[in-house]
Amino acid sequence: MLNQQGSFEQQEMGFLGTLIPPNMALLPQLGCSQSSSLKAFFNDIIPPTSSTVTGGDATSDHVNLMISHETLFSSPSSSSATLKQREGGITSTTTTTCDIEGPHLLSLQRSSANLWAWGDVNESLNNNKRSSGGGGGDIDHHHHHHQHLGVSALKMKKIKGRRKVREPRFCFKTMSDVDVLDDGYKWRKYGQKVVKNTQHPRSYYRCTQDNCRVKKRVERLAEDPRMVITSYEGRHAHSPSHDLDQDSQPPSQLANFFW
DNA sequence: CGCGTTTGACCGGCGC
DNA sequence: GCGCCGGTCAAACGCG
Repeated sequence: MLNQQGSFEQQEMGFLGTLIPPNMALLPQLGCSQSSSLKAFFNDIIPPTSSTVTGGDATSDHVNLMISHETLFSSPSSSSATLKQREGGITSTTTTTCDIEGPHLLSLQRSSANLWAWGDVNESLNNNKRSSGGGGGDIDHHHHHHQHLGVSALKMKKIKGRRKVREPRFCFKTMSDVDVLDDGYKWRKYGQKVVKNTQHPRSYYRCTQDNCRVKKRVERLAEDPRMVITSYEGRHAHSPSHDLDQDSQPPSQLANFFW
């Protein structure tokens, strides 16, 4: 709703904070195998900020949203959701608990840093935690190892004479047997790479829609192959083409913010 | 044939 | 500058 970047950031933070807990009922399906609810989940979570970031300048029009799923199988009857927000030097943490059956999504994080590799995410979180001191240290990303990547893709945007634009990115971690979760969009695989010090390859996907350059990558976490890291870059310039079953609600434009 | 995947080549950034 | 490494290209291939 707000066009100014500073205000936009603030607005979004508040939104996430209040929205997560009610939606936790959707989360169990997120981690288990085929989750067609993935899209619905994000439709609810994504801030209704409509346009906002259009053509905004390089640094601030990109957002990371990270969802970790580590305690998926840990607590069967109740779980706590931790929302940790970070902006600049400020870190705020919100923890909520609720009761549902089945596995849960535990933490959802959003960062303004340029992160989309999971290793970078953890690294940044640690750095930030270290500098800002206190705060709830309840999210223990036990292992973070160094991976200096994720920045490279940005820089090649400026060639072709185009303005350097940072596409919005976010990634999340799920416990899943299936590598590629169904998010409602059609993807075409355009590459696969073995990453150093990992046994599982990383796959690169692009949205099949014309004039839509959204990319997606999927990989398994080296430390725990049960985990799948899904990363998105860019915003879709269209609605999900997968199916036209808009029984519940048409995905408003807010969905385009991330997808 | 149309469309998606596979897979090695290629490219650009970065560290040494 | 060279070699490593991650991201992308594209020709070959597979499948309906």
